[in-house]
Amino acid sequence: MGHNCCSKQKVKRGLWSPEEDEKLIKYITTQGHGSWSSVPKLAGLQRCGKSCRLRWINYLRPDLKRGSFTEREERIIIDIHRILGNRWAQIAKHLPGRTDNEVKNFWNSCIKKKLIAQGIDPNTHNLLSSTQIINNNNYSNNNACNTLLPHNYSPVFFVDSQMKEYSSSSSSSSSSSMEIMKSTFLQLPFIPSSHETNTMSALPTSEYQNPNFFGTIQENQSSITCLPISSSPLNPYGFGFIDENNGIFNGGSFDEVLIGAPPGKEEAMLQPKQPQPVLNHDGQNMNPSLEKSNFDFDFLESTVLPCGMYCNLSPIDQFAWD
DNA sequence: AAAGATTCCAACCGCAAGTGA
DNA sequence: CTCACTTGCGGTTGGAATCTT
Repeated sequence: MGHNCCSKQKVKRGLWSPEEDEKLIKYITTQGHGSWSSVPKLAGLQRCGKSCRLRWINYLRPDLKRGSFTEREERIIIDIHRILGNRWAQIAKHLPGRTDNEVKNFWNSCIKKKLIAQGIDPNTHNLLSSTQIINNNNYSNNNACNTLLPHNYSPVFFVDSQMKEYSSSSSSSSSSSMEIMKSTFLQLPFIPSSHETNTMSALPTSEYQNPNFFGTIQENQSSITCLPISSSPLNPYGFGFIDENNGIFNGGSFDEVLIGAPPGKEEAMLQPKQPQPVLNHDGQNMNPSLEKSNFDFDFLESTVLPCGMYCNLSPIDQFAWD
């Protein structure tokens, strides 16, 4: 059965030849694609418009980044996947020069296996039970993961107004600043923007390396209970949000997040000054010269956090912003 | 060296949402 | 509102490339 878009013409299928690529590149770079359905005819190609579009977007576009994914890209994919599930197009938007197809292929051929090898369910990002590890064909059932969760799990980390004190004076020795410095260093996994109204919680970057990630993290003599909260039906126990008005879990999916206080209240957005730390699998800073306390943040109103940036988040017991 | 098994990814398919007549 | 058409997305797959026996 042929495609709806090209059932009349005789169209070529399968791999593209260099000559076809050349024709498509020449046409789009000079004329733009306009309506994709008219591209093959105008470009002199025996293809359907859909095929032309796909070839251009996934392979011929000049702004594509080729080559292997970096570790940083891999980490970003995992972090965002934890939130969004298989929303490849959304994930790819956070990786300049990468396509949804490329991300999806990388996930299916590489990341998935890595996570399973680490005993992590690639669908839920929870730990697999021993039964699931032995027979991981069964792990896609979310109910099967319930047993992995603590009974009384609750939200964990939020950026709160104290961040301002911490950031505006890295040498501050005030008690609130010290308090925050004890908290775990976390990575923000995605690019937030302005329209979401939820606050954010976060889990350590090293979560998928850390078998105790549902437990307690020890750091600087302080311990922080680190528990997952709901983000989406696809990812019920992953990284996620709390609704700041009524405190319920946001069970829906989302693409973006606002860091800071709820709308109408003081809004502290932050951007890091260089350099950023590089954390190893255990969450330790790979560059010992970059102590956490030396990190300096500029707080700017309504700025966008760069993808994958690090910031120090303060654990708070409840989301009372006043 | 050769055959069989496995991996990987470019491209396909069907569906849903958007758009405009 | 319906209908036709386009665009974009995620799941799936064919077969080339690579690995294993």
